[in-house]
Amino acid sequence: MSGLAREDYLADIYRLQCENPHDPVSTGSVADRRGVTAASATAMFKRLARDHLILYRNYGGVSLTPEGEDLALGVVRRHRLVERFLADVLHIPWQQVDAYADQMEHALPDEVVDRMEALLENPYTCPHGYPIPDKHGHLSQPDLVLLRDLPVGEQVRVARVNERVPGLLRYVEDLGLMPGSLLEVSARNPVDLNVTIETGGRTHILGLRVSESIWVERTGSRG
Amino acid sequence: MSGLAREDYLADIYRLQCENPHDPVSTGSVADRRGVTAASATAMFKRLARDHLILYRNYGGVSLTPEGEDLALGVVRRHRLVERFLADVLHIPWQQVDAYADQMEHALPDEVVDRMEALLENPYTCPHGYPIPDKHGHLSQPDLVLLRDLPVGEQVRVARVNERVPGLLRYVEDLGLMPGSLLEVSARNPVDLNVTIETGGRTHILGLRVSESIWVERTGSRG
DNA sequence: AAAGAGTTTTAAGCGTGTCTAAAACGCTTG
DNA sequence: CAAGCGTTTTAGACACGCTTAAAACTCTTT
Repeated sequence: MSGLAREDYLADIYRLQCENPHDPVSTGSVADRRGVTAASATAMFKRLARDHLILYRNYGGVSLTPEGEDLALGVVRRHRLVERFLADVLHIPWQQVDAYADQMEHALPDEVVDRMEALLENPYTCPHGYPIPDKHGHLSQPDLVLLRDLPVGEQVRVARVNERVPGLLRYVEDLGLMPGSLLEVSARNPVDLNVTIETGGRTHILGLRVSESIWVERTGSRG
Repeated sequence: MSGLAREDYLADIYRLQCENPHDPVSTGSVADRRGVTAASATAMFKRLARDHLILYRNYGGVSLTPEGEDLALGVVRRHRLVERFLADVLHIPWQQVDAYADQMEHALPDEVVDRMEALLENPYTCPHGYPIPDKHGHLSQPDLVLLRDLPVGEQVRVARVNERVPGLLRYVEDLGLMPGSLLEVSARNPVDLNVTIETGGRTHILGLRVSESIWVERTGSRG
């Protein structure tokens, strides 16, 4: 009845859709993300399509139906609220909260999630800066820019750090670049695509893998 | 690999064993508690026995092996800590925390449970008064007496309320008999087995179903 | 000791979720 | 355009966990 893994699939399809809004979501990408074989993903797609939660055409990838997206948003909401909770209330390091939230998100009664939200005073984002959908599935999408694309000389605030790049969270924490931190790009290297930033009185040189995994919010002030 | 329902069965076997330490635990009692058919319980017993978590003889009931008891105690620990957490931190009414904890207890990583325990400052009991096993499975068993068996005239403290008697928690709360409350038995009716108690300046008459579901702790003082 | 009642186990089946191995497909390349 | 490669789907299998219905067992009662 409940369908434990179904929601995981839906949430992962949702996230993949967000990362790449143009293409449909491929069987392989979902299988990779979930750590299962493509055959397993295909089997699940058939069940989800049968229940009208996704659109699925053979060899053609999948997309969420409105109903499926509702469910997916609910999972994402629980996931990100739990992350906030783990970080803010239980003081668990932000490198670990994603994995723990994955484990916990299905078992939480709605009332528990709602109470957590109230206790946290209705946070807008998870600890990594991703927005938390509200009860109705609405989420605010602020205007963010990839650090990779930021022009030199503008002071900005770190808004979001990709939580799924291995080792990045630890690195970002060491550099003092957690969401909320202020920084300014002082130089860009057009050959190797490194960017040089100033933050908290220190200078760092970031490679492309880092600068394309951090989103910033313009503050309107120049450094 | 993980085995979701297995732990539920083990914990229920453990609880039934505690309630009735002499007899082995019957198939039917486990099936009833879990809300499944006896056939399902039998099937699970075979799997648990195969994995050396219980001892099982056809038509002869089951008992936990040391290994199975370890696992069961871990589940009970998680369950009761989560109950405390839901009640004390999220302020969820104590009538509901048992059901919610049932739903949550399997999905919680050990570190999350440990942090909850620290946040709660290592509580001894769940909100209903049942002891919380420590990390190594040890639990303190204080000297408790059923209210049913308490002599007249002794002042005692409520220690434990059976959380699985329908409606009892609500009733006990209305009467002000939550764990920690002081009371004294002022009269016993030997015919209908009612007991009359004084608590918080009020008098109540409790039937057998209530008095055999509340444990008290002697305080050594007379009322 | 045989009968009957209640409990427990077996038997057969279903849905979920996973796997491996083989077949089908689709896209790029010679 | 055909070959080949990577992706996707099918086919067959398995473990878990549940069901119903029928058979087996145990225990009590006459």
